[in-house]
Amino acid sequence: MAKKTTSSPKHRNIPEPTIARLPRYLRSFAEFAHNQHTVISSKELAGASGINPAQVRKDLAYFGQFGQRGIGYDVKTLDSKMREILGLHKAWRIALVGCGNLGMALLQYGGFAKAGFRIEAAFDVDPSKVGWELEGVRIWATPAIRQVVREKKIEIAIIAVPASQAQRVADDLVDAGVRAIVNFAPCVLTVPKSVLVRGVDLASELEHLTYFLEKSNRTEK
Amino acid sequence: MAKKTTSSPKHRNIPEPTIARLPRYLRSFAEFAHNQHTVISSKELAGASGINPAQVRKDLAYFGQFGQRGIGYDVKTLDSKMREILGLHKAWRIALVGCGNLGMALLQYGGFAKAGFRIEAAFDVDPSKVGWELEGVRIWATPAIRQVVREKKIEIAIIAVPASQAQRVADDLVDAGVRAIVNFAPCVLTVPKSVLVRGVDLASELEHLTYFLEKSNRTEK
DNA sequence: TTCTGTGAATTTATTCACAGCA
DNA sequence: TGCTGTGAATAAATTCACAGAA
Repeated sequence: MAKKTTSSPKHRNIPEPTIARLPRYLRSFAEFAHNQHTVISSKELAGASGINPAQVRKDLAYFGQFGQRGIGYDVKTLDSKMREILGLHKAWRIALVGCGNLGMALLQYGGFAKAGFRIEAAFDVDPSKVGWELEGVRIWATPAIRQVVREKKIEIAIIAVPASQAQRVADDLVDAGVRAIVNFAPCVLTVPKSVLVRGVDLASELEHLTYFLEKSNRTEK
Repeated sequence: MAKKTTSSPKHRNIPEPTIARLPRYLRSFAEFAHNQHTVISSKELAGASGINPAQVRKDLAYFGQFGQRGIGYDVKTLDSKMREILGLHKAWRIALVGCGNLGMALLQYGGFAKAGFRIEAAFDVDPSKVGWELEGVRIWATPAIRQVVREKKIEIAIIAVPASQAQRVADDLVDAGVRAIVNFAPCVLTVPKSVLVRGVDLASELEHLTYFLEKSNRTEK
């Protein structure tokens, strides 16, 4: 029986939850490497990321056979493989739209740089901010999005503007050729399905918690 | 046949993904109410939040029968019910630990206030920041966490310190009686299971996107 | 008729449990 | 022996499809 064409180690497609866990594994590798571990078992990795060991093994096995039976996984190899899988071997070109409090924080936030991401251009509607340079990043006027994003070949955009303006900004970004968006505005964006969107709603994280706190208050009574 | 004891409209417990969607519905209600809609159907709500209509109905039905067959849901009623379910009818006492770039942004971030959350106290290790007041919120020294959190009866904490310090901060918070934590540090926190933790890793959102971008680059070739 | 509420069917994800290799 | 890789079993979430109320 002929095998189906397969470009990746596993031809079936990877479950979303698995992809969402990869960055967590990556953090764990850094931690283990820092503590001079050269090898980790699925059990250790599971412990460090609060996940079932079988789940860890299955997640990793989607991408190839990285482990050694009886031994475990080589931390360095796994770290390198995982970076490759997540596409972190190249420097992605990122833009930030909205330099309010949140935008400013994201611009200065060390976590992006540490993970290897660099913001190439920032945008804001406020004329008093335009022209400034912060953390080596020039702030442009929002109407310049189409031109600048296209010129700089920006691939990923972070939206940190009020919800009322988010869709318009997204339209411009898409028009300028952006391929993915992280949206911090609390609204759903409509974009062509070739463009990827991930929404991050900070307030909803708190609401998720208050749901459980409220529930435990109720059942306690 | 005797009915099983049931405190909530539905006695089975609510799926996690359902809870995660509730805040999204809440945003939609606000939007529909703003556009003078008094009634919405599951289809409209689904369209606005990018979810299957049957899913919307099932989600809402976990909490009671809020709709009218043939008509739809009353926006105001649903909004109010949803706020009650999420525990948003009371003002939760929140603390912020870490007033670096991200912490400062969260302190000033309008989204929390808009959702009805208010930060009562902030903490930082930097002595030059201690004593300042920002957005009406006093910044305390980090070692004061135990005392201030206890005195102010803080229930929820937001951690925005470097990963290396996050666990220590979490220990202090737990010790001071905090019941839930939103953790922005890219690490897993160990806390008693009575304490709720939600991790938000901003870099991992980007990594999630680069995974798909990288993959589409590969398959395009 | 329209649209909700919900069992049943389906799809998807997690966990188990063990064969196979170092 | 110890630990991976993975089919099989289980659990969970989503979607279908339709009965029932306005």
